[in-house]
Amino acid sequence: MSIAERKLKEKEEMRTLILNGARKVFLREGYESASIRNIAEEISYSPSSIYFYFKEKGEIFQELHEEGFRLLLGKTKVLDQVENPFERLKAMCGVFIDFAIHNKDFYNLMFIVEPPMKKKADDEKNSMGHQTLQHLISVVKECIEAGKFKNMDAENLSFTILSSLHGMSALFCKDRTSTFTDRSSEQLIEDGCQTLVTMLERM
Amino acid sequence: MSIAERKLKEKEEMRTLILNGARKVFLREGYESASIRNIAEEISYSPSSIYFYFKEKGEIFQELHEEGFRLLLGKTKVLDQVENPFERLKAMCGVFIDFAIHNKDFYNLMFIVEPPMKKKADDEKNSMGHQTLQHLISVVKECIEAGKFKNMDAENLSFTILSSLHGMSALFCKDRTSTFTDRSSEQLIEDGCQTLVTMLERM
DNA sequence: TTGGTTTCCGAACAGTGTTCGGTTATCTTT
DNA sequence: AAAGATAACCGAACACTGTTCGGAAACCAA
Repeated sequence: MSIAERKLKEKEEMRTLILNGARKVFLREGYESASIRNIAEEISYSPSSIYFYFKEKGEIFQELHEEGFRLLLGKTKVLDQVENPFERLKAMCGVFIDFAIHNKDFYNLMFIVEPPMKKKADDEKNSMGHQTLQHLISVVKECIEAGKFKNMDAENLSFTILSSLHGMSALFCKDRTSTFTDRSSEQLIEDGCQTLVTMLERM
Repeated sequence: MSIAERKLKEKEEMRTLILNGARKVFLREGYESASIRNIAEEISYSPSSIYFYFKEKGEIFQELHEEGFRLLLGKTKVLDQVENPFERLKAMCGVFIDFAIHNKDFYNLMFIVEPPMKKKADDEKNSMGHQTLQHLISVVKECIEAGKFKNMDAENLSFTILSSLHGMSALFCKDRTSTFTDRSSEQLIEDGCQTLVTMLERM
């Protein structure tokens, strides 16, 4: 099975070659503006060759989508060492905002852009996005068990927290923060995150 | 000047005719998928005729963008009657979420889609979006003057509140709420809004 | 009626995602 | 090693997009 294995490996290598080129173009141009022809040129292959390895543009997108979530999940998983759940939660908020600030383009791809994904509800449950969320909910639950957030529903609170973080990040990524003040976008969003944390502390 | 006036009026009528067709197509298909040719067909004109009244696709978008904000601003302005500023703020949160739920497509156009707007910072200050925001900030300021939200910066808090509302609405509009629970999206977002209000009350 | 604008349309340009037929190159079997 | 089968790749094409341009109508002033 050595030959078949090598073949499979080569096919996998070609896929990652395409994905590397695609990542460059996607993050540079955004989802809509990035074209298959651009990606093909980036890796010096013909456009139609890409279709030998990916069914459609959306499939390439999905892979990068997952990659982004793996990146984020990795950064939040580090915080598992923090034993106080509320401290961990606060740190996670910071990590999330930091991720959005420093990976603007990835954030766009992960949370804002919506390509025509065919198989939606199917593997939604197993996706990285779902895992990330579940991780947040579990931390909030820990907080509640530790006596924090009295009389509040864990899922509701998780949704509200994540929404808040996402809202700030989304406004940041789309440069919609200029209407606020003369502060820099980075400053504004970090102050916003701090305000959210303050609110959570007072609960 | 009667003839020139009539001419001007006719031109204006043609613009609104286009805008009406465009609204239909934009809200049905979304910004990217809506094409000039579709809009042209909707109103039985040739695609190039549209370019006689609008410089580009983005300009048509901008008009609808403004229209959406006028709609939202109208709904929040009604609440000026509520004299208690904190009650007014809470009601505004509800109105905002309700607007997002019942005007999903408009919300998309107003807050999420970003077309290639050429003249950005220019009239940003005068736009409806800016007005809506200023309205929110002023209400928060009133709350602070009335003794609520001690030791908090009005702009920071406004940004955080709006971000939270926007985050929920954005997730709702992009159907990203399914990963949460088995509740309906509407239920989830309304519970989320209620949670936010509870948090504000406890401040 | 003539001449000049204003309004409109058809055709075209350059770009997009995607498909298809054919051409290489590689591997399997004889 | 030769012949056939399969895999990998590419060029051309299809149907679509936003936008531009030249010319044809329609309208209006003289």
